[in-house]
Amino acid sequence: MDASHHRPLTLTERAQAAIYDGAVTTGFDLFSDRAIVAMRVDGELQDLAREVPDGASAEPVTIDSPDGLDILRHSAAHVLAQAVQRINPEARLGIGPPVQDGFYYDFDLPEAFSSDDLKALQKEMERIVKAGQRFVRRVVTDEEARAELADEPYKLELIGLKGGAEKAAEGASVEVGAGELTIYDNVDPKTGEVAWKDLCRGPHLPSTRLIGNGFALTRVAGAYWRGKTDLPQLQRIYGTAWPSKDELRAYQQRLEEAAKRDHRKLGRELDLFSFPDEIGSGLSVWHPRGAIARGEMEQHARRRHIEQGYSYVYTPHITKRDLFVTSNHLVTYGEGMWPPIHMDEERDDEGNVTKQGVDYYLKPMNCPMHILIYKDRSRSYRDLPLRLAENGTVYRNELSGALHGLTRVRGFTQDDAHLFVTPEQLEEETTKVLEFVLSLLQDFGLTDFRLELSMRDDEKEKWIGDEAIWETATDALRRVAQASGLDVVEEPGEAAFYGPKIDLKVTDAIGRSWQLSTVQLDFNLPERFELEYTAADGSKQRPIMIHRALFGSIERFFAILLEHYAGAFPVWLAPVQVVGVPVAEDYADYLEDIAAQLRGKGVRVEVDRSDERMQKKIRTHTLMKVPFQLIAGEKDRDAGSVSFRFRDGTQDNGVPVDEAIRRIVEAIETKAHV
RNA sequence: GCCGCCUUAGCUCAGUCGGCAGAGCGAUUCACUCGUAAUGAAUAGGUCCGGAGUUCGAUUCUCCGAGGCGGCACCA
Repeated sequence: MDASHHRPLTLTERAQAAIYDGAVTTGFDLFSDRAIVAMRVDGELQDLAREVPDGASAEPVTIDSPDGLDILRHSAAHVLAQAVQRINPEARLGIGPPVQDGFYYDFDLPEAFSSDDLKALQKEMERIVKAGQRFVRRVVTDEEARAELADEPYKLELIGLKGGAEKAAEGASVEVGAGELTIYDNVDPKTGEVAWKDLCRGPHLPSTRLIGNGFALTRVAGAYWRGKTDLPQLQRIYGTAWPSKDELRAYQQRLEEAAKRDHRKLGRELDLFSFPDEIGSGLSVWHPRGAIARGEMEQHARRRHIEQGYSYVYTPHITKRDLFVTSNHLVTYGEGMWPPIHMDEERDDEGNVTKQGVDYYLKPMNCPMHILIYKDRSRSYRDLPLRLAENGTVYRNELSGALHGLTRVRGFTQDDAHLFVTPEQLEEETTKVLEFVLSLLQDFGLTDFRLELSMRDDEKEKWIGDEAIWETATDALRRVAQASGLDVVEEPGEAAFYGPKIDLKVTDAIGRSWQLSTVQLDFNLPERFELEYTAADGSKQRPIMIHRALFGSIERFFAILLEHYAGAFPVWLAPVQVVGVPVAEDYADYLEDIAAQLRGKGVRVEVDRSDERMQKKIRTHTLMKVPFQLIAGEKDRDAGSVSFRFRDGTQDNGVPVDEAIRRIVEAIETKAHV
């Protein structure tokens, strides 16, 4: 339904809208459409059962609007909690807010929920939904709430935090708002009995019936109470809820589509990379087919960087401790670094140290190494901007639970660059970096971008450096971001400790958002390493550093592209670009001849001489997402032609060989996606 | 790291209420030589994740560990 049909009503129009002249007017009197589940009264979301004061403006909230969906999902969370407490009366309640596409509710109970429990809970929820319970709001004092919720220790804690609920935990504000405390009673419409109640700010649906058939419980997980690792872990049940069964089904299909594109699955199916247990968690090996695609990515990016005035450098994977003391990484990120390798220590027979050893660390960042290249000789303003780039492999000791395919690993390669600029060059250079980032990402077929400007935290401990410098830098970044014409979101408190940054987010083919590139200003490391350049007037000046990565992690970028294309890469990136499929063995040599010509033009081509029928070969190479299959039999050989079959099943038969070669080469050169 | 679930052939998965294990795909071989998504047959392939315990006997039960998955927390 279309919410725009419902213009805001004001109660001066009560005569037309209200049914009971002179009586109290509620949202139910104003809005009869069943798709309207709540209202905004003078901007505040409220239940339809609430009284609308004279002169107030009341806008309808439909179930399919963003607010309406949140209300639906939050009400579904209440139904879940009621179902849990019906089956397990000893379960204690945490919080249960709506989230993207669904809801969750946290419970404390001794035994873990099983997948069978989820089925039983879903059944119980269906019963509650069918009963058509009403959600009835009731204002209570703190004392009344404490008395009623004496058995719910987590709720009592939230009452104590009232007003500070936003800070108590993400989602906690749905339970207790800043104003008065309220409890929602779930009332059976037939008997008028209160079936269940929960501390809640609301609003809620008029009836559980509206949750209809569009909900499902999805999974169970552990979650720290109030998100804090030192507090107990509760059991969180996730669910999804939609206004209709069709929308639920569409959501489930989106999940299925995402699962099909999962880079871990495609990586195995397409023989691109793997994570051998023998090597260790979060450490990938690249098989020939994956290495070809990755290599094409790297080579293309490298060419473009050189065109843009970047100089490639190489640095080691390991370094003495002092470097990361100077850079402060050991202090700030020490926990995420791999433990040191202790070198060169010598001891006598009693075990006394006779020669002091040195600790070496795997590098978690390339920047200190690039700084040392800068520092190796004195620099002039004429050298700047100096742009040092490296595909530098770094190692971070990620917690085991954080690891995820290629997107969160313990060893990865940054397409890292550090730009050393004068303060006057900062804004122009940053602009160039941002334009370069966008242009290069577009080469890979990404088009939908958004920027986030991360600014420093209000708390002084979270950042270092001079406040005025932060201001200047942040203002410069803001101007650059706005000049790009992209959507810019400002994120206070999200900056790195050493400077503000612009992050670039990209939306993929199925609408998911990924963070890719980052451009970070750094006034701190030049200070710590005492970097200098000689200005035109002969004075010594301090350069500013710009850290930037386009892909962030090459491995992760590869994974994102793999999912974006669902494994069907553009021709230039495809591990195998052409496969020749002879109709019968006799025609293989004819195809080999064409393949040799293609190979001569740099095309990655194979001829399938396996002992299979051509139909099977076509199926195999289609599943392997090869962009061009060239088929030839008696007809094509006689005519000096070849027949194309594309990944989508379409075909183009009897194409003269020269033209076929021309078309393939052109598709590679233009980075076409066929 | 924490909570929960999982780990059987190269891959996807059955199975054994405790008696030394199976399918499909893939691989190999043979036959077939075929015009746009699976030709047929045969063969090979297993420390049932690792270790310890219980037991006459453990892939199965218990404990410990490793790895994976879903979340939480973390993410320079």
